[in-house]
Amino acid sequence: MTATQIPLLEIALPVPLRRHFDYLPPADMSPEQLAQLVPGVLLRVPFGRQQLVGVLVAVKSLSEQPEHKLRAAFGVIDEQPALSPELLELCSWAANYYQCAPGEGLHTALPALLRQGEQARLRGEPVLRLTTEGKGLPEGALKRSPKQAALLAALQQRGQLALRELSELDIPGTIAKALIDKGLAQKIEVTPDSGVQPATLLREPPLLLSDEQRPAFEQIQYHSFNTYLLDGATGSGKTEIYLQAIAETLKNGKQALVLVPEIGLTPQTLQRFQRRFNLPIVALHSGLNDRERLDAWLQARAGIARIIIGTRSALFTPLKEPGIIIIDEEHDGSFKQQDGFRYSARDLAAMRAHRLGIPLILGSATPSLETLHNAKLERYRYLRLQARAGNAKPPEIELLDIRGETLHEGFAQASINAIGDTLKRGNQALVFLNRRGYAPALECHDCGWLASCNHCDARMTVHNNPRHLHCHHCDHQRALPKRCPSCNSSKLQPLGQGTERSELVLQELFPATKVIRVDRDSTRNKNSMQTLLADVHSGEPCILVGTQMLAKGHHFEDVTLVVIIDADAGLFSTDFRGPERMGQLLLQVAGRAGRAEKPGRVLLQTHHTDHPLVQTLIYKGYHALAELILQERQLTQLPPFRHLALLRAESKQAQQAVHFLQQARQLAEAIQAPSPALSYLGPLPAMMEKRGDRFRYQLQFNAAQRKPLQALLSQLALQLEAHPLASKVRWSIDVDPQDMA
DNA sequence: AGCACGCCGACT
DNA sequence: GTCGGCGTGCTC
Repeated sequence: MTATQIPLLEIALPVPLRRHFDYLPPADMSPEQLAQLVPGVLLRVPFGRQQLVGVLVAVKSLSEQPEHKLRAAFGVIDEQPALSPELLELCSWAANYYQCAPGEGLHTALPALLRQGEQARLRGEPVLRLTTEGKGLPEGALKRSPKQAALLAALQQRGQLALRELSELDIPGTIAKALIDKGLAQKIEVTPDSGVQPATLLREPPLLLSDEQRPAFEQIQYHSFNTYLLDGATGSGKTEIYLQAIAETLKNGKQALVLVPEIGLTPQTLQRFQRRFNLPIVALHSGLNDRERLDAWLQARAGIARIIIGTRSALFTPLKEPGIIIIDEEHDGSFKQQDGFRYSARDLAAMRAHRLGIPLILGSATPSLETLHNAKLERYRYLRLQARAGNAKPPEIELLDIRGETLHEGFAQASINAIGDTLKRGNQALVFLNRRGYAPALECHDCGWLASCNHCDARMTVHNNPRHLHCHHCDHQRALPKRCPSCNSSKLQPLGQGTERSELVLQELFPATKVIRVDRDSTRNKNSMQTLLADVHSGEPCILVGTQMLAKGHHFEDVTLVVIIDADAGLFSTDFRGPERMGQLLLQVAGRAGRAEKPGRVLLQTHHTDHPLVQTLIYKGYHALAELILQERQLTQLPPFRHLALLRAESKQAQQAVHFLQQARQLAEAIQAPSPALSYLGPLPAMMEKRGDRFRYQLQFNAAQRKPLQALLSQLALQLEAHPLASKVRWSIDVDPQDMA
């Protein structure tokens, strides 16, 4: 225990330890400067033998630590706090709720460069302006070099041009340099100023809302917190409502934050916003480098950027004048982080919007069951769009019973015929298959041996190009054996269908047609997705084969046929969310067909035409399916009726992980005896027990209320951190897990 | 998480 | 003889 006259600094550090660290102030700091220190300020501190950047969370005079342990911080990086009280509180709350170390929670809200100790200075934009001499030049000067004259004229007309604009206008830098060398222009850095509203907010007029869109749009209130579920099929005009709600927000002088799924931030999406608005838009996508990311962050914080579009982590973008948060495709799994700080950006968005007193719009054609449940309980306002805009009929899904049928490399004859018909009419076909590679297994025809991974409990996938066996779980690769290692037979055959195989088959069946495969392997290189899709958007007849990459974020105007090769996997998945995901994915894929004036057709190959989930989805639609699954969830005591958390542990020695979880369960039961309100299950092996040479187990917590679960987990986590086995196994807590794997 | 210390195997 | 393997322990 230490009590001091001078203030002590309580600091959160980016280490996986569930506590803060106390420091003495930097030696060179005056009492006046010290008095200025506020939470959110970043400091450089000594930590063991290393130097770290930490976030000040409090200034106090009493420490739990003995005096001799306290060291002085090296110094303040910036007196201006990097994190506002709003974000500081949001992150602390989230770290607490999702059971991650406070420092790790806070540091996810900071751009990498700030975490490394860079100052948060807004970079000015390099701009070209005329000098007095340049301004004085008469019209029609510089006759001998028309390009320079054109640039001069543009500058005289517009006052200044950003270098960025020059490249957009295809003016080479040499022309600008010529003007600078002649003393007519100069390059200066200007800090963009915020708050200047252009005369016209909109670059293009908004679309006229339909009779169905209008009442939904009019329910949104902009000056108070509310969560709205905007539920509408593909093509029902959700995006137009987003755009008009954003326009309303901008009109009020506020900023809009838009979150999209990981693969949803396509140039198409971004262009739609840029075409509409005449205000600075910032996109936080994976292509940005650290500096660009920091610039975007700073522009949002300064209020220069008025619309911020990004994936999951963009939720933590600081906003000067927050006005609305929109989450598109709210059911998408990528809003939940799957490692480290396992937060749900969708759920945290509700928290952030609530604290800010602003609206949150959750949009989806296939809302998650959690969200539907909340809408039913009237925690959310339910805005429902039924029809497709522009009178396009929603595609009907036709079931194709393949029981007993001999398939041609996975394809039913009816599917092949339908693809042929589609191509003959000059249209495009899309084949959906959620398995990359050539075939999901390699089997010996004589003895039944299957190629499995040495490091995981999994079959190895056969890849054709390049030819090898590949484990999709640990990335282990090896050569394709020539003979069966078990019986030495040479009759080894690939089993099942992957995208590579389908691509080859289709190319053989339709040699005159372009077959385009889109999956993680074919889009590995930067821009390869754009290149591949350019062909599709040209409108030429072609066949698209792909995994769920195809289903998300892309629109294919000329696709009139969708064939779903294997819908059965989701039906019998071990994960209780399997059927929900299957429904969402099938509808999303189906939604790729039949846009605008071209009617679409969707064929679903299945062995289970009578399965109640399939029947419900096809003949009664997603909402009936959701209702059915919800009833089941209520009976089986699963979310959204109960709250789950997982304590996972993995280790090279199986018993160590199991033992750790057994001890954890004992500790947990000592804190909170099992009861119907809070029950324990496990330790149980994970769905794939061995993965990457580690044995994985989990302990499940199932609670009626969030509060007691959270209280238990907080206490348990602290005890586990001190447990001797904790350093021998890899363990983590997942609150509201998305995948039970 | 890093980072150092520490105690055992195959290499110049 | 040493370079380096990763077990263990600690960080205000």
